[in-house]
Amino acid sequence: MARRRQAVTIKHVAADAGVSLQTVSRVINNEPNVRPEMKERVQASIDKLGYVPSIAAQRLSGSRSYLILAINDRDRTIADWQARQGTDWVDQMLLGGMLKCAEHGYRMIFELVDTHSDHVERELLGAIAALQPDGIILTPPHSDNPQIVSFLAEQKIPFVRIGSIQNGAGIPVSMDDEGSAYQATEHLLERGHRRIGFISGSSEYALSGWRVDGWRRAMTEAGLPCDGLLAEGDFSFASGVEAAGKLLSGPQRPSAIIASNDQMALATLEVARLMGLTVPRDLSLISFDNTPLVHFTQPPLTAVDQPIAATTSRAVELLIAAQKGQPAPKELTVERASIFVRESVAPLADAPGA
Amino acid sequence: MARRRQAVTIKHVAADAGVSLQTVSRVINNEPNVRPEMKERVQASIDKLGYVPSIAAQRLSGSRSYLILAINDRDRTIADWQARQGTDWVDQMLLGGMLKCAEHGYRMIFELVDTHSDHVERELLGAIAALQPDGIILTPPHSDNPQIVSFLAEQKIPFVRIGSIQNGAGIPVSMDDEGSAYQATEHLLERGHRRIGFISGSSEYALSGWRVDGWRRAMTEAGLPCDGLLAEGDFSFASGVEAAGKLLSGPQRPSAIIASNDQMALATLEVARLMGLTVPRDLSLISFDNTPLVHFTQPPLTAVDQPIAATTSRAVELLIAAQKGQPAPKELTVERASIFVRESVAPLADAPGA
DNA sequence: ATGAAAGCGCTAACAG
DNA sequence: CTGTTAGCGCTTTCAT
Repeated sequence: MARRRQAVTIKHVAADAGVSLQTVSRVINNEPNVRPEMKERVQASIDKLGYVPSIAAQRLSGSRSYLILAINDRDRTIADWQARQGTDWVDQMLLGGMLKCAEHGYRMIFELVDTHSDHVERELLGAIAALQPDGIILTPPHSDNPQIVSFLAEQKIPFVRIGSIQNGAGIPVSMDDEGSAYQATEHLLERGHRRIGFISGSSEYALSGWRVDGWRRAMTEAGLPCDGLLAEGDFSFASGVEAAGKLLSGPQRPSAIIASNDQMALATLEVARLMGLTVPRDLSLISFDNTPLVHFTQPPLTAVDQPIAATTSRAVELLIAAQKGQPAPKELTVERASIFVRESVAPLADAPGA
Repeated sequence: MARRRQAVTIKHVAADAGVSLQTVSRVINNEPNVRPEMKERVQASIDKLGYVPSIAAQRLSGSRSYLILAINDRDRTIADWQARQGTDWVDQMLLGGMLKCAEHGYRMIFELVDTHSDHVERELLGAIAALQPDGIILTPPHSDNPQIVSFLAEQKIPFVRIGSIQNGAGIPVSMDDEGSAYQATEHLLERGHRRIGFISGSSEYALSGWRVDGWRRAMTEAGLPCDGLLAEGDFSFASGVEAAGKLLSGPQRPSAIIASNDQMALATLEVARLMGLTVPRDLSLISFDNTPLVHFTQPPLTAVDQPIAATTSRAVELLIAAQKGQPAPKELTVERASIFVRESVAPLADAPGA
């Protein structure tokens, strides 16, 4: 293999501008103590020669790497990719993360890590030692994994925990799961629904619990019971079928259901259809995630939109701020979710007989 | 900012194993001239200390960076992400690319580059000089951009051009656009269709032309005329509406249409519906890309599946081989596309009156 | 088969 | 304000 070297290095620039390496370095890093005319002269040489600093060299000499590592769960991500169901979590992360990184001259590197592995730490260490990122973004279910969190804390690398509300090491950034479930429930209550079923997500994800909490709070505040209205799922279509079946075949079936993700909402739609129930006439339905498929179902689904791009963008900002030595915000950072209203919810008055 | 240093370096390992740095380096890189027992001893220290080489240091000292850069068109990619229509091109690239990279101890870095920019070269140089990747993957429409290709050739970095059939600098890897369009046309011909319309994609993409070529070849071989059966689109829904309108409102409307991507197929579906035509009874439809949405249309679309993951995986293999000094294959590398048969195609016998 | 020395491109620390 | 020196962690010579 040819030994590939940097074509233009700081040395060339220094020689061209007739200054020392250090001055060039100062200009690159926008440091003070450089006279404007000097700075201009150096910048001219940089432009002329097309010089770009090597992050390898920058990192090696103890400076920043300008790399932000975004870590996702390996199994789940690969499964989503292979299933080709249009889950666009990764795309939205890249959208929010890469653009914000680019604004600051950083780069986002996307990595997969296996949660279930007994050597998570080795995997993490591999990525960290090899890449030396300036910051790390953790996503569910990693964000609340104590093993991962404590390991990262030891490494002294700033990290954000997306989808977490726990304080502790790292900076938690929440997508307000409790609040959005509450909001979705309210949306139904306002339209006259009283028996509102809820299909929860995998208990491996802390956010699953918060969504249940939000629903329960809204129900309780409205003076309504929750008994028999909660069914457990695990985010899979199959679990959605089972959960929906349980809810819809009970003695007093709910007039509305909130599913903790789109796949389970899809399953609910299918179960309803098989039972001869028409959505939204006989059953109102709200889903979580708002992935592209909700446009194409019959009817299109009203859904809670997770602000993934905005959250990732925020995470990058927090990381870059931390890297500059600014303290993490004391308050939990929250990106509010919103409900996209489509056609799967009807007022209860429109129920059978109306 | 704290000056973060590598926790465990090659020095620590060398000291622990009681050997020279050099020997450790040889073990890491699997080089010859190390006695098995020596190798074992060093490996034991590596495992014990949890040592991982720093790519920054490796790269800086003239070795590999273990980084593969995958470059996509900025505008189009961002537009796809924002549109949230479930286009999973990026996901499939990551799926194929990241997994193959991981197999070989490489990492894939995903980058966006603006083709239309007058300083493409600066953008590319920025990424290359900063990251020093061992290989680059180009995707359409970059793959045949002479400016980009010649610039990369100068840099002496191995690169693959996905979706290209031209020889020249870099290694072309084709998804057989001509062949799959031919195949799709055949699929319809076999079912009795004679007037088969074709909606082309943006002429900015060379593959658009090849798809037209494939369709034309199949028609010609079957002794059928193509006149008035080709409509130009640009991959957008709007252009699909226009193209489908043109094809379907002519004097002799086609009994089948092939659209060069899913969005235009969706548009065709909509136009047909508005004209009172039922798919597939009155019009058969085949689309390209097979993005997730084709499952959800009414009816689900028969579609040509682009083997994006397989192609990216292959691209990574070729790059790693090139990096090892192996010559690029003399023949054009082709990953065959396949047709996913769903419900949007009917034999012509089933046409009106059947 | 192993080790020692030099240097990759850059920045931190210290001079002046 | 600017320059000099040392060294980051590793691989490449070149010895032995």
